Amino acid sequence: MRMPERLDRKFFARGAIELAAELIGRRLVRVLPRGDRLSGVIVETEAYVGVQDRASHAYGGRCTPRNRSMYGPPGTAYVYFTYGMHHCMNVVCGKEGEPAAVLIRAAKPIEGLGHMQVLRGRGTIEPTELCSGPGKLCQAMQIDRTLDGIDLVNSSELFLEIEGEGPISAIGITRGPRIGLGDVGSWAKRRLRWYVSDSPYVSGGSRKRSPFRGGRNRG
DNA sequence: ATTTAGATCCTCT
DNA sequence: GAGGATCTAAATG
Repeated sequence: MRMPERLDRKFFARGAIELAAELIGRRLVRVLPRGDRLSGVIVETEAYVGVQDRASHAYGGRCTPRNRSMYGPPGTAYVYFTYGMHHCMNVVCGKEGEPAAVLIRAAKPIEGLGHMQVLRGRGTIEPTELCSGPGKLCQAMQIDRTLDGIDLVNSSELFLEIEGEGPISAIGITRGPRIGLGDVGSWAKRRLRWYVSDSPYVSGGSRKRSPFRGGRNRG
């Protein structure tokens, strides 16, 4: 029985646009302090391409205590706190010193669903709702700022594996504009979000409305 | 189905 | 002192 292969430094050492597409279908793994393993297949990402990106925390080359991780080597985790209650997790990419990252927005839970339910903690939650948004995903996988700046290539508490559900063909992935941005001019319109077409595990803003029964998408 | 308001606190100006 | 890479519950058509 072989260990699943992890994504290495070289995998992360490229532009955010390329990486955002490549992370779809990979497995995000979180090992809790007590050893419990939680994981999910990434189904939605957003690219924050660099200092020229007005929606990026590193726009204009800003470097602050908060976004310092974005300037680290590719494969660094950038975890920040927002809206007074939520965390968001990014994978830093490109060259060290040049801030670019991919926001992990949603995942299909694979391991530790029971534990995720407890961590999300609002009664019974559908599997499709456990990690269907950046804040939800971090809550379900207990990702917070203590993990900011860690190295996803070598960490034993948070990392990425090659195997998810196998390669997803380009035709199975939809591109669209990013979500929740402020006044960022033309950057708001650029299609820098990727998600698995028709997946019920993506965030609300990406969900395709069903022509039938007005119901939710399945499986 | 869609809209709304409120929660809530860290970060930067 | 303002606002944010969000989420939920409640209200409304």
